[in-house]
Amino acid sequence: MHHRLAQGCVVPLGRDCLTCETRPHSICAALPEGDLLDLQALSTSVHFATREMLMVQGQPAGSVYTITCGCARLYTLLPDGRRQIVGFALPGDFIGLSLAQTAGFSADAIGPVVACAFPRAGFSQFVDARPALLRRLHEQASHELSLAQEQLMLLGRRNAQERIVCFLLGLQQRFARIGRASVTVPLPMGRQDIADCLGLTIETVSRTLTRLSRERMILLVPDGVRLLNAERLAAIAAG
Amino acid sequence: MHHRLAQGCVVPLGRDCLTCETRPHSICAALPEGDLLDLQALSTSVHFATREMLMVQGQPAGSVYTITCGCARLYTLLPDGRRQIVGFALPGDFIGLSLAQTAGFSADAIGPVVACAFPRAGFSQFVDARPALLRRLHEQASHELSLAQEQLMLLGRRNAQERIVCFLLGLQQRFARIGRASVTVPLPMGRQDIADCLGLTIETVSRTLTRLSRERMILLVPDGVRLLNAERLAAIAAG
DNA sequence: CGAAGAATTGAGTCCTATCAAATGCCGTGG
DNA sequence: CCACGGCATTTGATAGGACTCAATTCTTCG
Repeated sequence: MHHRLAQGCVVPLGRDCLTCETRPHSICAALPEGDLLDLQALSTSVHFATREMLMVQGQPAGSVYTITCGCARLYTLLPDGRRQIVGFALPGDFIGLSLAQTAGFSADAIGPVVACAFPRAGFSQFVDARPALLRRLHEQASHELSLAQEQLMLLGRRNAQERIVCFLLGLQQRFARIGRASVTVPLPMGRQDIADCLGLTIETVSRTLTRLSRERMILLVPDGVRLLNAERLAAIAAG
Repeated sequence: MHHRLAQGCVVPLGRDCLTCETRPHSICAALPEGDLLDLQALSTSVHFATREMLMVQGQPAGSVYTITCGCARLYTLLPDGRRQIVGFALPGDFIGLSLAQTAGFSADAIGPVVACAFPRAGFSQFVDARPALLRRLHEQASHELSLAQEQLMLLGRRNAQERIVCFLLGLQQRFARIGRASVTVPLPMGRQDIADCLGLTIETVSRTLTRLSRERMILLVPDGVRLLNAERLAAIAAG
């Protein structure tokens, strides 16, 4: 376990909230133009290298982030090393919704990540002065809560095949919502990450994917999956 | 599956937010006295009989609730009948944090329940005019989110014994926070409910409880458990 | 007291984990 | 260019924990 505890490298080049491509998918969509510029003044653009930590469970969170590019994994660890990935953050996703001082989970970069960073304290104050943004944060948190509850059903009551299929369809939907709709779903994370997200082992993930592949429901492609039989997949996910 | 779809029976007797015993543990604690009275004007006290539904997954939620007395179970169902309990609501707990029009889960009363009901629309407006309350709701939602993430770890990475022990210790803590601290933890829910919360079967729950009992870590009492060996239990829960 | 539901206990099976090995992938350097 | 090393992934064989099915015991309550 080797944290690179760096804070990423600040890259303040040509950022402009007004023309930001991820804005419509982010919490910033809740802000009028004027406030947007105020928020921009608070923000810095940061790059994270692969495996670099965005935040560490239990430690004070200096910043909150909106992911701009790449994919981060959010996870919790047990003292004995067991890991549960509680989510993957894609472009547009906000990390640090709770605004709590100490982070409830760890987060690191799966590959190179670019994010919009806000100092937590300053952002919190900013929010307090803008109920509309707070409302948006709350809606976002509520949405995450409902996703987490779906995940509880997945982990508590679904078998390996269902978990994998739900995972793939869920990812597809998320990519669709940020304008990357496709039958080919990118899998920026490794098999072990998928396993730790779905409460399985890497072997079971691999076997299940190859079985789905043999049965012509999916096609495994480099760093992704093509969904071949949407109907059957949806039927499996429905339960 | 027989919903009693009734809305509970309204009992407007002698309610008074100012002297409300659950107020310090509820979201109402965020309100100054004046607002509290305004909120009281919105609220009605309702009783729910055992098994009566507070809300139904996917249906418009007419009201949001603060539980005053008793225990409700929140759950989601799969079309084939598999059930996952996503939480138990104890006195002071708020149901409907998301303020969304349609409920993300179903909720029903485990035993007789008394709740403070607010019409959803009116409550939502009320909140919009009071950022401090919104902030409280958001903190509450963030807290629930972090609990849900702990539960993900529990369901994804812990074995049956650990799940049971975490469940018992978690319940104990919750009772403690509402002024009912004790080594004897009430279990208002049945074994099947515990199973559906922990992603186990009723048989596994029963067997695990009796094993813990045989090993003198707990003592099974009617409608509850006495925690005998807090140290060993904590060690198991820590992982 | 007796019936109905809840909980416990028992026996056997299955799904997923575990342990182990082989294969594939990719960047590096000879 | 190709061989090599390291890592990720796949595949195989076996074991184990929780599930399933079934029966018994315990509670509750009319």
